Amino acid sequence: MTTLSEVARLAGVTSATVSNVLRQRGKVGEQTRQRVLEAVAQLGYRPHLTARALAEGRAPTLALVVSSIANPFYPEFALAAERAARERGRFLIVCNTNDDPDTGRAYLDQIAGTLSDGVLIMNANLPMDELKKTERRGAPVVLCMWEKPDAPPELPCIAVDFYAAGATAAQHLLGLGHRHIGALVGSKKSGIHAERYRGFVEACAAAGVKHTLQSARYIGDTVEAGYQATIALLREEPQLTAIFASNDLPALGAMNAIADLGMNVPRDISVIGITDIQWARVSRPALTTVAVPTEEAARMSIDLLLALIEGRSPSPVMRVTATPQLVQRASTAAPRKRKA
Amino acid sequence: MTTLSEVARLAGVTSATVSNVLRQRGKVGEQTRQRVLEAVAQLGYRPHLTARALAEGRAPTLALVVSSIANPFYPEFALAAERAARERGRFLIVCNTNDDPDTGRAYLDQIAGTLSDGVLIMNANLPMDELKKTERRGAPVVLCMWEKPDAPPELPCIAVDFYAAGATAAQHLLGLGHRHIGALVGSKKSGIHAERYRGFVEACAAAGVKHTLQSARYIGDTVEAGYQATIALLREEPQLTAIFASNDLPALGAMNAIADLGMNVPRDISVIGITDIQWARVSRPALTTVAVPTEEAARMSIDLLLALIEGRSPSPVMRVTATPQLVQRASTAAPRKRKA
DNA sequence: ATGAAAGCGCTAACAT
DNA sequence: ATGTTAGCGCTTTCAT
Repeated sequence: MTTLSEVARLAGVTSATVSNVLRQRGKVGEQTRQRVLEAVAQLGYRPHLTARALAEGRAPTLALVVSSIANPFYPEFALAAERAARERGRFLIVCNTNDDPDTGRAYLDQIAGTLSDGVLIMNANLPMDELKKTERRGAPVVLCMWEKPDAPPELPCIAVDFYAAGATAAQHLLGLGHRHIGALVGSKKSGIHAERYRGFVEACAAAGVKHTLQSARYIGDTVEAGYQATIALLREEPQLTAIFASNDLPALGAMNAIADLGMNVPRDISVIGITDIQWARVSRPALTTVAVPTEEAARMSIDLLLALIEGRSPSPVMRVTATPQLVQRASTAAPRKRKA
Repeated sequence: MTTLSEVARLAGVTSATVSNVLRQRGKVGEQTRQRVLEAVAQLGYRPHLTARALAEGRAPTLALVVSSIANPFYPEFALAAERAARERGRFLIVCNTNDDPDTGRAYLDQIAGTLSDGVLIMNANLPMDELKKTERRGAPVVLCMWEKPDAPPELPCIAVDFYAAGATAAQHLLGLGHRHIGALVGSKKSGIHAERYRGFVEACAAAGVKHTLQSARYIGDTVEAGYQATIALLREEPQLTAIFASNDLPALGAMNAIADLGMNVPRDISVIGITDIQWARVSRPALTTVAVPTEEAARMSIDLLLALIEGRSPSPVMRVTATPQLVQRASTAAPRKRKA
């Protein structure tokens, strides 16, 4: 490992000068500058990022805490965040908690402020006070995907209007002529998908279509749960002509269930999801969904975190991404006339 | 930020003692130990990982260089590697190159040895000498998924017997009675999927079935490429009853193409892939594929890298994972009798 | 058993 | 324009 002083010695200057040359700071004579640059090249010198971080009092890394690998959306987001971080000159440490709060806590305790300058939180199933504690200790925290723009948390966040997403999904189905729509809510009643469902319900009501809780199922956010719930739902509510899922995964499960029931999507039943994960493009039929601006959310999260770190932003701020947009594919169509 | 010396002051000792207590090193009297522990708790002290890394001369992080986000296998592997790293007490920095060698080079130059103790390479499209250079500078490098167990590279690697994977896929199809099998090779002729194809071809030959290049297509490793190639292939070679794809993505594309051609998988055409990405379980029909031991490969990669870092292993070593195993799902079946 | 002190590789005043 | 010096927070001999 070549160090600064080795370069300095070779160039016949002191390490401070080398540092100045490398960081284009302070005044350095053109001649010495050249000599230093040569020495750097000759020795293949590369700054020791850890040492620099310690001296500067700031780390070159950011951390992203994600809850799980099971949902393919998280990796998609993680890679997007990594790219955004890199564009801002930072490295990204990925912290996968597998939905275990203890693991998340351990991560926060270990790296926030000691290895990473700040932390991105992606639905990590961590209690608010844990996060606020981290922030109080000096490491800014950003919630990457807050679901309620009208109820900001006490922490900086990037919000996505999921209420609108749910409403958009409902309007699409309603516009197609559906009047009996089942709902798959991929979380507990008070969980993070609640807003989406609320948007859906209220859009139905606004169109004069009453959606009853009977046609809704609170389930896990997985393909399998969507599958099972759909089987049960269609048995109990055979008049349904469409299914709204609060997320793409259960939507995909619904499509499989419908196929296995011997029916056709979208001819017999339409299906719509929310998010637009990569799978949505590949499924057959391709899934109609309301796309969340993933890239934008990742970029905004990184930018907000950096602003916080650099003291360019007050702490509890909320920034809202573009509104989720309908992506019409092949899983939705007008309901077909059914015999009563 | 509480520092060691603050804790020391509160406990009425020196920072060396605190350090000893925390790292269970050296001799410390039980009484002072207690006092130190109390001070640590009271102040909420957490070791500054960056400072520790500098002092110890070893970083708590490992880096993973991945080529792309487009293939969902990479994120799956990345999260698996992260988990394995964490189990070994290390943090994982993800470096996504988007398949750009320059980006990869930049990553290596910046963090190898200066922020991360070692580097994992996942098909990062980087030239060997670049990697060897990194290694020479003192940062161990491990190739996470080497395709040829019988031709070890000059770098430490975890090998997966993809030749066997190709052969297994072929044998499955052959066993079902297929005699006319098309092949989708998701890389250039000399690319990383070449071994898989070789395994496939030789297994066919061993069974007395000759597979000609006419029924093969070298394509990109994507769903779309698999789709297009399948359309073309089936038009030119209508006698085909099965399609072998060197990867799940093209296999999925093939299934979609066959469906769009008005045929049924597996009744009219069988499809098999390699890898067993998550999508394979969700597609309809569910994809029969030859599963690569992803978790194991990730774990072995991390372990090998750590062994290298700690000097517990000679440098050019190859470790081979368990052999890929057939996962039979619904996309393969016996060929149906066709009229000549 | 505990303390003093040097140093990891770098940055950033402050001198000269 | 360049050098000197004092850290950053921690670990680790080496004394005591």
